[in-house]
Amino acid sequence: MAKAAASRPGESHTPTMVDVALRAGVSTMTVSRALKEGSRVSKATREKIMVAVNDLGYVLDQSAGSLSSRKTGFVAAMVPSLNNSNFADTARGITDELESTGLQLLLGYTDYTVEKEEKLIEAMLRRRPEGIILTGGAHTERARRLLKGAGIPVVETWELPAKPIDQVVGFSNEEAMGLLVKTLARKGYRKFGYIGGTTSRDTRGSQRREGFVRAIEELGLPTGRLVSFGVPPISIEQGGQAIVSMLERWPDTEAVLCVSDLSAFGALMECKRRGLRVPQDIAIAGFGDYEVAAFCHPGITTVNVDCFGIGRQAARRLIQIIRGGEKKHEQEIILTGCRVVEREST
Amino acid sequence: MAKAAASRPGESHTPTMVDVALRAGVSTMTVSRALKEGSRVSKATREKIMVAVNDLGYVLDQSAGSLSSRKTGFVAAMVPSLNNSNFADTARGITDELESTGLQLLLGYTDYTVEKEEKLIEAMLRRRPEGIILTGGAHTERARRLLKGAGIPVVETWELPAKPIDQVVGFSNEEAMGLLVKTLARKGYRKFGYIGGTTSRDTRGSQRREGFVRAIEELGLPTGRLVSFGVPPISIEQGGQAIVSMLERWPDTEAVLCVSDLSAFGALMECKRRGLRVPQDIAIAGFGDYEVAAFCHPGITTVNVDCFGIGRQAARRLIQIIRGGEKKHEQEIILTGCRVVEREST
DNA sequence: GTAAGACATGTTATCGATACCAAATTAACA
DNA sequence: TGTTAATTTGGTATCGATAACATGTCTTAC
Repeated sequence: MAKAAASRPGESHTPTMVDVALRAGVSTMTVSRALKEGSRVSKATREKIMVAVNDLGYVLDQSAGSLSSRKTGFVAAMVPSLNNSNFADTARGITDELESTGLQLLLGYTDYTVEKEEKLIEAMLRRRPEGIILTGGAHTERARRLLKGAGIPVVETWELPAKPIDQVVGFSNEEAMGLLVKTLARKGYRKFGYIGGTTSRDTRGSQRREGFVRAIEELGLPTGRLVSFGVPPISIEQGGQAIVSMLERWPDTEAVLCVSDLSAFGALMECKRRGLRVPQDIAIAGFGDYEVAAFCHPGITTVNVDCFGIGRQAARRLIQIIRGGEKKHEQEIILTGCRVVEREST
Repeated sequence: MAKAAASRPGESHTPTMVDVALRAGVSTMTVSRALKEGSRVSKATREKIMVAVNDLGYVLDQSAGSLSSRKTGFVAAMVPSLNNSNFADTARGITDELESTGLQLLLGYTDYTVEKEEKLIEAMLRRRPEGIILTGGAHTERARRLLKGAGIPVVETWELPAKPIDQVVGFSNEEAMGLLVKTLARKGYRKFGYIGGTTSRDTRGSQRREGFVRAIEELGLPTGRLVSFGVPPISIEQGGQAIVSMLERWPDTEAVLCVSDLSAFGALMECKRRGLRVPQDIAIAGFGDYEVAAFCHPGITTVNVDCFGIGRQAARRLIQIIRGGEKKHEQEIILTGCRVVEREST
């Protein structure tokens, strides 16, 4: 009690719980309880404490709190890029779902590399998150070890990894792209081209490409019309460049599918610039259902992915495990929907 | 020493520094030093410790560390929306700049409302960030109080607030839009229309609108052609709707300026859909220099803003103050550049 | 009227690291 | 070789909160 961190006059120090307790004439424990909802503190006491809190401008120090309660209230999430509205939507889904729970998001971006992801994971684990959400299933060996060792639930999203670490919330990029091929084949297109890299940096992109190749083979259509471009992030510009080389090498291509709406849009605009009519001269489709695909002219046929839902569900599953206190939780694989959206570009 | 949190066999607990110290045969203090670069520990000892760290899969607990060092290593930043590539670029600028310093970003989005911003600020302050970056100069009274009380440097970005809290990194949205008007007026356009809301939620948008109105008046051009749309976030779709009502009410409008490239793009596509030629029948310009503006057809004239640079400089200024240990730092107002980019749409 | 339970509050001992200072070891130099 | 300076290491207290347990007060029921 002699402790009394009470401010020596003149010295401005950020108030602690002791200051509040002193001012309200109660113990710090009571202050702690008053500030945590769901604890029983008498109405009168709580009011007294709140007055003191406001007078002092006290703000709870969660770093300290989480040390003793052994709960940090953090959830970590990693996306390849912030600057991609698909992943931004996922991040938003996560935040929205966490908000009500009082959990806070530690967001990082990996720049599409597993090396940066590994570093990020390590940095985040130092903050002792209660759960972690990753994009995709490609990680370094060390990252896997770190995650296992952390003893917290892990959710991989946006894909269906062959060897999941723990929880999964995603869909098959391969199947989704296959579905798009089949939808367009049904409309009569036969000579399909594909635009999108093979780089290991964008595993979802590679999976889509595989899905394309497989579907083409299954349907017995002409194969081999593949154009790839540089490293992620996928840009509109790359799409424009890629369609040029596609048309140079295979001028009779009837329909071009792109790894992303962004490249599809770039391709579309380049076609317009060259006076090609879409879809009469060439059909174009994308992936991801970005806003630009819906409102450009002509609208771009694409695959809609429930980006926001992926975030929500990933967070929800984490919360279940964290708050449910399942000691040894079961692995669960949650499939999120995706569907072809046909527009004027095909 | 009897403390020895050393694991009872069979029980798996996340290892602490004590475990590492025991295993390496040194004190925790030495382990602490070995893990912090720039501390003097003999090469042999450090190696011994690193072996122990790897064997145990130990990861430093920064929550605990920051409690005793009174440095959390956090910087908080708030943007209106994650799903906007301008702000995403700013966030990236911040992260990139922080990375080398070992500071970690706590990122939140306010959904363009000061109320949500206030809540977020409070939540973030509980984590005791060492500095905080905000978008814009509009905040609730309580938010201002909280920030003052926190005793940490604050940077407001993307605007030049009339009453800055502390540091500022931004530009005049009003002037920037005025510049755009003047550039187009010089090309001969006379009947200007403006698309963009007046809502208090998007203060930058309102400032741009004011800049438009003022410039039109200064030039003695026909006034009053203003169309606003719903609440932020600004979308492509809104732009398409807005141009429709613009053309209905003022069919002879020669050039339409939009609060953002997104609405400009929506407007442009709607014009194409209706068979209007841009810029012959109507000219369109935007703001922000999004990728879509550069690569759509026709390219959209716009104002380029150094989004990434805003983030970098805001973070850099914070680091200066935090690491420099300036007790009472001076206010500094850093102007970031912006410039008109003329393309085919005007 | 009293025992038993419900509720409100206080006490004490941590949580896992680092600051600060003291002790021990090694290197440096006359 | 002896003495001082430089470098490495260790011990202890503490950061600011909360868990767990103890205590005290007030109901309620018989």
